[in-house]
Amino acid sequence: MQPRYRFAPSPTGYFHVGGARTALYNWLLATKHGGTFVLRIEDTDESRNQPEWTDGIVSALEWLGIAKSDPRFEGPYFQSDYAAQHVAAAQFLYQSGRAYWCDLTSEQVQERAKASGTAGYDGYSRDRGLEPGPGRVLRFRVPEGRTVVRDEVRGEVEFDHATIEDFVLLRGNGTPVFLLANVVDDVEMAITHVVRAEEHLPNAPKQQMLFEALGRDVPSWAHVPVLVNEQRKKLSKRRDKVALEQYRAEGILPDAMVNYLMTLGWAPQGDTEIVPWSTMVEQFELSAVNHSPAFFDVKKLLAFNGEYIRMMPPDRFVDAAEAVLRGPGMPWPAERFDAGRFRAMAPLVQTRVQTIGEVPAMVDFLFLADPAVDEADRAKAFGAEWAAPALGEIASALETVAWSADAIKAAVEAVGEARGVKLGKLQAPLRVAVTGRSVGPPLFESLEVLGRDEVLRRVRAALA
RNA sequence: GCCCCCAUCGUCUAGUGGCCUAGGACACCACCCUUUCAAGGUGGCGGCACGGGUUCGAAUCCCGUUGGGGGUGCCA
Repeated sequence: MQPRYRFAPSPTGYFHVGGARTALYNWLLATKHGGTFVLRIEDTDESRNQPEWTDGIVSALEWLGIAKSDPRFEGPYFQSDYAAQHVAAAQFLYQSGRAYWCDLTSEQVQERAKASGTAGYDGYSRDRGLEPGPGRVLRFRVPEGRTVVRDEVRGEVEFDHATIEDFVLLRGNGTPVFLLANVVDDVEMAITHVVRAEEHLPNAPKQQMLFEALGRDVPSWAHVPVLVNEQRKKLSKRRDKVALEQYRAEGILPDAMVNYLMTLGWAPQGDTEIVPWSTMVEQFELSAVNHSPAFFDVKKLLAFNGEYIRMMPPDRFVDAAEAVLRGPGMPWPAERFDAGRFRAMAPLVQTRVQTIGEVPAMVDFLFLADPAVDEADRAKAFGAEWAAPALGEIASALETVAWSADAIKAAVEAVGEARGVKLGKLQAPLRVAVTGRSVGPPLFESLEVLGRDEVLRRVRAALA
């Protein structure tokens, strides 16, 4: 039988990086084992559900390389479309004696628990033989005994039923809760492998009991560790940067994100963690996944991204960068962007950025009529007594020098030699005068690209 | 409180009883290269939480302690 994996996010308006990792695991496994990846949108909580959220999920998955058009991809299905099946399953459970109705409100349950000093529901209505009625919830009758969850990453995990209360299946308004809906959907969609985050581990025994009570095969379980922040807490939207879309907007490359996410809890063989997807598919297995939470380290993500940027063929880098440089939000008017200038500088920029988003700031002086000058940089560059006079001499030399990076460099060096100033220091005033900053891509190439007239204009303006 | 999971450098990990003087990556530091900054190269700093066992031999197996985390909803 072909394995069927599933990714079942609830729509939230952004795509969580933890969800991305879970999706990747499922996609990789489906690929590796010739199976199917089923996308199911768990939209049964009306309070957090907007139709457009689903588009966001699909496009985030596509960005990660999980394409809806791929034959291995199935869905999206919507949990809300299966409401009838959920209720039918609940009816079956009730009729077969595996579930019963209860008229206690959640407040009353809490009061009873408090009064008796115990936690959770105490089985108050187990044997009261209540009929269905308005406001009544259907609860699962947890049998005595124990459940062993066979987990592909953790091994066998045992739960004593005495610690599991009779949980709710149908709410007072008749709608199914996650525990039931999730299981019924997995049955409907013939899911064979459930790979999800560790926070679901406590749900596994309950759901396993449900599969069994429904007379269905229990899927293979795998609960992967959660992603945490520097405080070692589960990544949360409030405190942490968790939206995949945000990383995407900042210029993180999908391959880098995928590669980095895959190294959280797992590592490819050998001395490098930067490996192509095909290698990951080949080597990855759930039994090799770590059991402890992993810190989502943005710094390392950026390092990976830098690696991927440097690995890009130059043309692709140019394309990716141009998409940003031509886009909205640039500090120069669109018509001032000069593709030829950028293309000439691109290889020198490629080794100097960690994200595509850093490109504009690095080449802005090429397109700005008058680059803003960093005062601190200017003060430092022109602090020495020789600075202004030397720059004047450089300006004179640049008027006649052959206009190539090498020739410009030689001319500047000549000024330095005459004054006994090393090139490293000498270039500072020139750089600040032309680019506004003391750091940036190699200077002489920058000057060549900018052109003699503009360079001289800026240098004279700085000297004035 | 109760249930469950987990524990190797600061971080992500390799390691499945001898190959470990514990390897790599990110970060950090130094040096080299160098027109700034990067990139690249070389080197360095730094870890098996603790205590008991088991064994000829434990990072690796067992127990306990401590410390983290997750769950504990008529959310998913």
